[in-house]
Amino acid sequence: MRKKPLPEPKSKPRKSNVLFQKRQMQIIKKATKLFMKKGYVQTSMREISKATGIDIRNLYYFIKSKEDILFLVFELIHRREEELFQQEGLMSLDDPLQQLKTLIHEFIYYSYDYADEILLLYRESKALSKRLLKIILARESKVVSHLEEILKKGKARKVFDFEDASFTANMIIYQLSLRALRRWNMKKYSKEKLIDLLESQILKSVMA
Amino acid sequence: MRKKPLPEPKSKPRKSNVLFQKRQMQIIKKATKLFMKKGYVQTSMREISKATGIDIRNLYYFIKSKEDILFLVFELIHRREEELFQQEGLMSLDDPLQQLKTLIHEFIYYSYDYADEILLLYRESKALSKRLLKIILARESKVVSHLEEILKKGKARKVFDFEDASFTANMIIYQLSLRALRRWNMKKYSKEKLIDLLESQILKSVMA
Amino acid sequence: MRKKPLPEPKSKPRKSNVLFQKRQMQIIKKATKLFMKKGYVQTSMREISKATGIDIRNLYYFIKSKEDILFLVFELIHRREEELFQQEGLMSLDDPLQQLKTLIHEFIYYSYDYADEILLLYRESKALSKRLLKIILARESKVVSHLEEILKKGKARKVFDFEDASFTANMIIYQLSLRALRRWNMKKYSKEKLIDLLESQILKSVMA
Amino acid sequence: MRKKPLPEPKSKPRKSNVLFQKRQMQIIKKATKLFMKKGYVQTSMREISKATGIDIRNLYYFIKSKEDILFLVFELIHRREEELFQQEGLMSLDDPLQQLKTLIHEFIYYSYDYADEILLLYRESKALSKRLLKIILARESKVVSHLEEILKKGKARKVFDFEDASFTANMIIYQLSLRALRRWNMKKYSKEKLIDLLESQILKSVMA
DNA sequence: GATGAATGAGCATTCATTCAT
DNA sequence: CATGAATGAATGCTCATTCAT
Repeated sequence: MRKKPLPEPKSKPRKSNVLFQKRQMQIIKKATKLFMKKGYVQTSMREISKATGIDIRNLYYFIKSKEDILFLVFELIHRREEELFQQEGLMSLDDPLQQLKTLIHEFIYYSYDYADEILLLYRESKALSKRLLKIILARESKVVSHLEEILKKGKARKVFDFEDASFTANMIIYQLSLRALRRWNMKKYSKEKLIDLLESQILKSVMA
Repeated sequence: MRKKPLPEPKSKPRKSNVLFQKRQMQIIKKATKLFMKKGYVQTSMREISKATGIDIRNLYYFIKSKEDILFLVFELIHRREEELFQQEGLMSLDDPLQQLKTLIHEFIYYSYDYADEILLLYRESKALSKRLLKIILARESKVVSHLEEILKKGKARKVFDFEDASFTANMIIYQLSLRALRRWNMKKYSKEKLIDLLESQILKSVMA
Repeated sequence: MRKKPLPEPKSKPRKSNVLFQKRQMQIIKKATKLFMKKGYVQTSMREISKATGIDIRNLYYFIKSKEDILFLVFELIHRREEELFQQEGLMSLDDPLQQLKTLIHEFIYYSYDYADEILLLYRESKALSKRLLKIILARESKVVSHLEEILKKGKARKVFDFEDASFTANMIIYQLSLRALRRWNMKKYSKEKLIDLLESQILKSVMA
Repeated sequence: MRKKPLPEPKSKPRKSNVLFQKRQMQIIKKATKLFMKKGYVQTSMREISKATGIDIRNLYYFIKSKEDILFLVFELIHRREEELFQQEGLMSLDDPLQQLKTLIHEFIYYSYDYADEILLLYRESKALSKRLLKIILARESKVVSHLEEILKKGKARKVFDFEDASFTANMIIYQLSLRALRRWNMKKYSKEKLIDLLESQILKSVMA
């Protein structure tokens, strides 16, 4: 509730980084669950303290502020999304169709397993201060532009057909979040069915 | 021979009042703006009071609770969406392609005017109690099923081609909310351009 | 919640007394029930309004204030208690033992039927302003002193034996309220059994 | 070989703290006075805060809620009452008459010192939630049954005479609260006089 | 690292009552 | 009698965060 500007972060990375980061991850994980269930604002530091078993005052030893936790949650999501592009030499593949198919496949499974986190990203990012929000949006854009490149290459080779690469890349990422954002209407589909439906929809809208 | 005239309007004599509803709408509109900017939880009744110029205690004359305001915001969305289907004899058109095109057109313009409200629907609906959330989700489903019917008819006539009507209807409604949910990346497109892009994307994914 | 001194009661006994008093009684009755269930302070004028079906603003047509209602409730109790002494020529009986027995009998039945009101008297009288509380306590003392007289006469005639008439009268009235004030432990006794127990207890402590 | 020492005092490391309990008692005592004067509901936490000198937010360090304070007040009463039975080997006395006399004596003095608290018990207990009320009533019953045992023993030995032990025990406890519940009429008696009157009254109603 | 204590700011909602029409 | 609107004053409780030991 404090309305005063945050004081400059004190440097206290005393801990040997291993343990320190382990604790941080523990906090992030528990906080993610709480944020999902109750929303970021409604989750109190006291609850995070209770869930992690770390005393609320010592919590501030590992994180700078409550907002910091949310930021770290989002960072983790993007780190994982980046990994999708990096792994299995996806970006080094030559065939754009193969690339797109692989990417969609990977992404679709990811977006299924991390629906909670994705929803969080859409639902709670406005809780961030402008400075941190900017960073998050930049990361998000970076993910989109990876996909954009693939699309452009495919269009050049007449494999894909669409008007605007950026728009299409955005739309695809967005479509992949369908389940996270419309859960209540997607419950009736099995995992396999939903993935299948999504995949064909997306491909159809891109293919030449 | 009755002694007293029927005390009929016992429960809510206010609902019928034009002025009353005007005030309510005023509250809803201002609250929507505040909810957009600060989020539902962070917007205080005091702020809504200040923004509407209605004293906070008299605010409770027109709305039951803060949650009630959010609910009314959502109700408004669905009322508008229902109107889209009802107006201009859309549902009485025979040609499903024409129907879909008209609908998309209408809906796109609507989603432009009500982008704030749509974003709120996705972002803040979890702030509702279970009871009210249920009502909102039911309304949402009703809108989707209108579209579903059109799609089914088109498929039967071999104009459209897709696997699952419900999924496709959901996806279309969802796609039409793209701008509301990903504003930051959609700012670069003009209104006309974006409408054009959306329209062709959606049609492509549905056409036989 | 108003802390300012109550303005002098405006005189508005416009109504033909019959209807006016009928309405008042209606308010008192419903209020008694609500006060019992929720306590005086926690019962709001809005609730009394709802329970009586009289609009909250018109309520003030029939009663001066919320405190006034409580006062009227208490007044009614004492009016009934006074009736006990007056009826059946009790006070004109000569034999004090007969008098006491009759009185206890009457009172015991009364205190059984009006346990709610008696409890209210003990529980909520402190909510009254000093001025009104004084009136109520005076009424209560008057009831006690009726009994006191009977006791004194009986002692003079060596039928009763006790040290202090006032104390004994007080104690008897108090004992008769046992059930009202200790309901939770008295539930196990039937009406007849409890009345019987009470009667013999009281008599035993007074008889010579 | 355990890595960490048993984290035993996990739940409430404060309860054991002497200072903590001292603060709690301070709150209870001041609150009792306020509750007496203004009633439980009308006493605000802000007033308790002011009376104790403990900031209102820190007040919640020592008590869970306002209701908790009332509960603790009641708990204190029963703790004291239990002590009456335990102390001076009262329960180990053989002679029931001696036991009763001692008990009445002790109890009367106690009820003098704790008149405020006793009145609160009768007047405000309905402010408790069902859960807490149940606990309080159970404690009260326990106290009564101690007395009941003494009475039964005395009856078996033909020292006492009465119909129902439970009823009589209840009545005695109730009679001992006379002064607390009817203060306004008891003011005229000195402490010694009142104790004397009460003692003989109660004994008379129990003796064979 | 645990712990006791503090602090500035705020929250949604209710209250009894009055007034003018 | 009904009704729309106002008003002054609270209410219990929580928040994130810091500090000193």
